[in-house]
Amino acid sequence: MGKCEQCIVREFSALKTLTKDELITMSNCKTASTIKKGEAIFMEGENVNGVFCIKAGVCKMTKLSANGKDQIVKLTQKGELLGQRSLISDEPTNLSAIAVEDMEVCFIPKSEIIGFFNQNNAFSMSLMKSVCGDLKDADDMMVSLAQKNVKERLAQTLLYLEEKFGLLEDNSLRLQLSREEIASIIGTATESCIRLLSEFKKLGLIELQGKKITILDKVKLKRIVE
Amino acid sequence: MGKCEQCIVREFSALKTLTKDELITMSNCKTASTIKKGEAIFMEGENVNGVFCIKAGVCKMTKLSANGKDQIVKLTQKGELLGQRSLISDEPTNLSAIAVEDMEVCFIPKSEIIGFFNQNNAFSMSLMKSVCGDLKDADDMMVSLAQKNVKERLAQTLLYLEEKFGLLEDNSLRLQLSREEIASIIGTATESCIRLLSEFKKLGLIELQGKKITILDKVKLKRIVE
DNA sequence: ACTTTTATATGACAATTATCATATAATGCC
DNA sequence: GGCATTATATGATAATTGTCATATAAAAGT
Repeated sequence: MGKCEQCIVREFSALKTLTKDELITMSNCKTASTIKKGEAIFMEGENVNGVFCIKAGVCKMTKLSANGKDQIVKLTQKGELLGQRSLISDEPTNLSAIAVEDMEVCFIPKSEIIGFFNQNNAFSMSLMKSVCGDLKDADDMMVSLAQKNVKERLAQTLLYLEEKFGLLEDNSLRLQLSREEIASIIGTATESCIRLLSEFKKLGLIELQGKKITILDKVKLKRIVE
Repeated sequence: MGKCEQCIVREFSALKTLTKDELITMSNCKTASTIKKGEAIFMEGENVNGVFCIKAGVCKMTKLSANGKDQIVKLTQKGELLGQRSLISDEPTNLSAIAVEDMEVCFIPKSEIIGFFNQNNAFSMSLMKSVCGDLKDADDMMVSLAQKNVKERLAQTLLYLEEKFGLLEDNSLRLQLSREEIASIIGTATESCIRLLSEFKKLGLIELQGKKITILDKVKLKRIVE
């Protein structure tokens, strides 16, 4: 099994502040696993009892609404940790984590993380900063959902997907989501999402080929977002 | 000036985990002040350089949207701390804090809080739990904004205002907000908010007298929220 | 390869929500 | 107390968005 000391992925999360000794301890208690696209890492309401460190792949953090639809609250990728909030709050998780690509993750038990939190100030501060970053993103998202219309939010989301996940060699968005998933980020009906994508295509802002989306005019998209 | 050791308000925040000595230290460096209704404690983009502990009154945490409207992201009251997130992230604050009632607050400098964070594990854990609670609330809010319609969100907000801030002797909501402020919580136009309040009144769900709102039928309101 | 299922696309229409106009009530100010 | 300003209320209308129906394309299973 891979060793945490040699895993570059940890550099992207609070785990970067762990000492060599702590990394070795962690290596000995972690569990690596593979998650296929569409499978859940954990479901809303479960007790997670640790955190997952994403080594590869992307997952969606969703929450079930009263109307039966899932809302995507966050997309998480390589290097990020899952389940920090519920671990700290000592509660069942409030979100489901579902792979949108094949993933490799490592599970680190709660006792370990709490130990690091109490003995390593750099780690606790770094973990805290990560949660604070999530909170800031959530604030921004709330304002968008409350004040922007669907067209503006779609344009914003396309730009966000490019910024966070980058492009393939053919310049299309690297992360390929279904229309339903895109709709579930911006909080609209799938049909409305499809319709607006078609409109953006007609306006020459994007190109569509199956799940592939290519941004053609970033400037105009930004102008739509305002 | 009042002493933190004797201030009951601290029992409602992470400050409850401070030792007697730490409280005395804090007492000596804090600054108390009074904020009139409508005044800002701090504005989005400012460097706050500490946290505010609310001794009395309620404030709204708002964020300016691109369309020029303010979105209320959170209502904060007695016992809660303001500015924790930006202090930890070491960034200018992303929200404005504006009094919706006359307030009394105490300012505690950043250096003090960071000191407690590093020397007192119970405090750092408690502060972390508080931010995690905010994040969970933000997730819930996002799902509501994305998946519920305005009527459902208004019903939910009225029930929330009763739950968090309670009632006056005459059974009306203790926290009196303007129609514009309520609209700015649920993310809609002021006119739409007013219209739906009138509708709720016609349906016998609430009673309106100026800014006073009295919930008459909690069961039906809950049914609207789903 | 063919069938079944699911995803994407689009039309038609209904429901929701925003905007603008205007009226009235409430509040603050000299 | 009277005037100015602001908040609340409601109508009329337009814009946005959701829902249902249906068609086609793509993917998955046998």
